[in-house]
Amino acid sequence: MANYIYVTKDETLKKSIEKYSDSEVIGVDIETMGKDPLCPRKGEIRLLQIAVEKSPVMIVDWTKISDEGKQVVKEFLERPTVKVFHNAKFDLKFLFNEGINLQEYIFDTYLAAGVLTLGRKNPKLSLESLVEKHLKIKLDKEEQKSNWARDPLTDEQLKYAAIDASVLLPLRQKLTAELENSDLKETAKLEFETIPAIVQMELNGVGVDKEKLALLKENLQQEKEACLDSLRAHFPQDINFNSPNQLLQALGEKGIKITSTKHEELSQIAPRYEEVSLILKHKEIEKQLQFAKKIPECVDVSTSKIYSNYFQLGAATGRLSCTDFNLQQVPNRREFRDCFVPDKGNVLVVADYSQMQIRIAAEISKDYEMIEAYQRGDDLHKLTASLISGKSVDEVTKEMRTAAKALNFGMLFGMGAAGLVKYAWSSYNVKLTEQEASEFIEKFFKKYSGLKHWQKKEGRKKTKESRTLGNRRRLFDEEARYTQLVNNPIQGSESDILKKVLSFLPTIFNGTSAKIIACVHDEIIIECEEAEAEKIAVMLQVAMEKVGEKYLKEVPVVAEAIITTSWAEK
DNA sequence: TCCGTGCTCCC
DNA sequence: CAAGGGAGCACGGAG
Repeated sequence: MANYIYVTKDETLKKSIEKYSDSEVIGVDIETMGKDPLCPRKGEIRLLQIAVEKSPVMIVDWTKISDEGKQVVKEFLERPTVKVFHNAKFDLKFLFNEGINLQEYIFDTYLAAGVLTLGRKNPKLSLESLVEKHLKIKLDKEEQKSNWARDPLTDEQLKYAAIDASVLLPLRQKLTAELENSDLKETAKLEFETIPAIVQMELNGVGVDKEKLALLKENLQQEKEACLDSLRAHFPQDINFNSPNQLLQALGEKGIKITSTKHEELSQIAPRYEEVSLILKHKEIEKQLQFAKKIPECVDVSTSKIYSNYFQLGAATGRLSCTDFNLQQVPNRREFRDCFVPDKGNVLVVADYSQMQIRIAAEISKDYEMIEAYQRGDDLHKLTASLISGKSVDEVTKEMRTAAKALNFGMLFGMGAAGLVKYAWSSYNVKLTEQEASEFIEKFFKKYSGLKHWQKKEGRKKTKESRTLGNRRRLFDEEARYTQLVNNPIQGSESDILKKVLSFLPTIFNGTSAKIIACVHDEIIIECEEAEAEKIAVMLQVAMEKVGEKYLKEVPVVAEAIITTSWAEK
């Protein structure tokens, strides 16, 4: 189907590549081999395929050409022509390890299709599915699993490699047209421009202090044993405390009737039953122990770093998700965060936005009171606390502020009174009656009536899609729920802003020691040389605020950056 | 071995 | 009227 030329010699490479140099758009793909062909630290490139219009695909055998030949390819790829990949992140990581650093002019068919289908249950974003859907071509992916280290490669392998690259250009055309139709070109562009930052982040990894972690695990294991000893006095039978079923039954036999063993429910009756307190303690330790065991398993022994995997469109709202290891769910306790550290001589710059979601809600809803409050530089949590208590801002206690915080965030999700009671208790240890919650909500919306009106207007829409400030679209399989319509523009806009910041960082930090190492929704973590930290902290904070203000016209944006020797703030 | 359920960690 | 978005563990039943 697709013609190709198989290049194994420098001379052929130089001659052939000239013919491809007029093209303004090229399709690029690689095949990898080695210990772990999917991991850029353990695998290596075997083939690099380049596809252009109306010419055979050029297949470069990376193991056969010299460093000089690779230099020719590097110069060719680093020219300002559009490079079309499918899941560019993968290829860019391998290419970066070969000294080829592609930062611009990237089109990713995987992300483009993802942007078009964001929110859908089964988006089917594999090259195979996309090619079948958009080009009506059936790809045979059998060779993908073949041995790419063999020599010589078979004709089938070369043909497979050629076809994979050859479909990229026509696929891009179809996807571009769809992006245009759906008014999603800007969103797709943002996604493409975010790739280099994600590539850097994944390649850099996050340092882990294994000794500290081992100590933490040791302590937790001892605590668990002690806890189990106490529990056995209450439960002589052989019971697995990790089994909700067994737990429910054992408690039932003691006359403790509950419908679920979740923390929320157990904590209600814990003051009355010592065994319930112990079960809660056990749950807490067990959860932490899970992390303390899991983290070291994910650390690369040769570098003492964790290399996580980020999905740019992991969440329906546009947020990143993170796996293997999921850095976005590390317990927010000093003992754990202290285990994430920079290399010797380096420090971390940890930056996050201040109350970004509420600011976005204020901007989108045009709520007068909120906008005014932020423009004055007020503490919105305190302000809300004063509002619901009827006291002046100066009289607001820490506890009142915490309760107001729950209210402020809860209202962004479109919570009702019952929801707020649960949320305030489980997240902030604030005990409310449903009556109190109702009154708070009423007072809240009386004050912030602009937000209320926006929520009613937005949430009542009978629609299957929702857009963000960056015009990102989220699709719903069914008609969207009120709470989703109220929340998606806020969470989604926040992710637009974060991605915009990420997209600038490789350029901004070019020539400095700064390395992006992690990103947790409204937080960016940079590792850099200690001597540069002050400068980099300012650069990052300014970038975050500047970008934020491009999206938020009326509400000021505040970002904070601190310099620290571990993820736990000092 | 796979997968749904229940639960808990994060923002 | 209205709890948003994730990942991942252990369990326990199905295959």
